[in-house]
Amino acid sequence: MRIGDLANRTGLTVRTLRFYEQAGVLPAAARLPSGYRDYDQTALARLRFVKAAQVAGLTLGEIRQVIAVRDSDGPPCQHVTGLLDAHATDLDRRITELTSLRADITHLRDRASTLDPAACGAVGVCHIIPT
Amino acid sequence: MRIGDLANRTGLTVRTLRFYEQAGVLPAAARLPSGYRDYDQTALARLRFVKAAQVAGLTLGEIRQVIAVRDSDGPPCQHVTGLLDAHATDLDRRITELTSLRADITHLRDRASTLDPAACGAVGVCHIIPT
DNA sequence: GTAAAGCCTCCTCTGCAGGAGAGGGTCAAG
DNA sequence: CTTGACCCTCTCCTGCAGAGGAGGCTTTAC
Repeated sequence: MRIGDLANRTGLTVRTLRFYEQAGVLPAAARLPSGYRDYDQTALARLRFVKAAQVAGLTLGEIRQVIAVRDSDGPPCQHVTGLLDAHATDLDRRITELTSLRADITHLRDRASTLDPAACGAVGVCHIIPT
Repeated sequence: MRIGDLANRTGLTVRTLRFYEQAGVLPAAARLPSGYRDYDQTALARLRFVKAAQVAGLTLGEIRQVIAVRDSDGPPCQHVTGLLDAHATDLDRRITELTSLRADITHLRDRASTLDPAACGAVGVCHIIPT
């Protein structure tokens, strides 16, 4: 299977597939005499994993690490659970931050409707944003 | 006041101040005969606004726009409320996404503790991530 | 036989907010 | 008069996940 076929079957672009190879999440394909990449079925399975791992919030760098662990130490389950836990912690922190920011914006927006634009002095640029 | 003084008073770095000038959120300072930047009090007020606007979630590009509107059309209050509303909408969407992802990770993590690493086949790289 | 589509490598660009270093001028204290 | 701290411009680098183009082969269809 050539790279265009693989792209069609996975919904990825040809460019993305070459990028994945360079990023180390897709093993270097065999080559035809012409130099064209020649993929087999394992590439499909690998790309399904990459997609699923991305949906789970893993970066390509982390996915590459998971694959490396699998290739050297066997089942990477412990590594994966560690990554999932780290992402969960990170998500909690980010959700808290964004929620707090959302509340601040609501507050500013509510207050803005009580302010008169004509009273907006130039020194602070805009009186809606309290300096 | 020279750039190092301004950095000390604002808690920003010298590099950041030069970057802000280039980014258009801090007006180009007057220069001493030596070529050194020479800031006055208005720079402090401007940087207070920039900081406050960043805390409110505005990007430097948006802050630059707000300043441009102020300089050309007068009070940028309407522009600012528009930005705040857009950010609020964007935050709502991102919070929803992250919360959903958080739930997915929790689900994967819970399921992982019921799986046996020894049963983790190589084809899908890791059976914790369902392909 | 030729034109179009597909493939190759190599390089640059995107957005965001700065950080890092090179190479050189200026100022204050001793 | 020199040393150290401060300042200048210029250019490149960071993370993330690709997108875009240039220039040149190969394969496919008519």
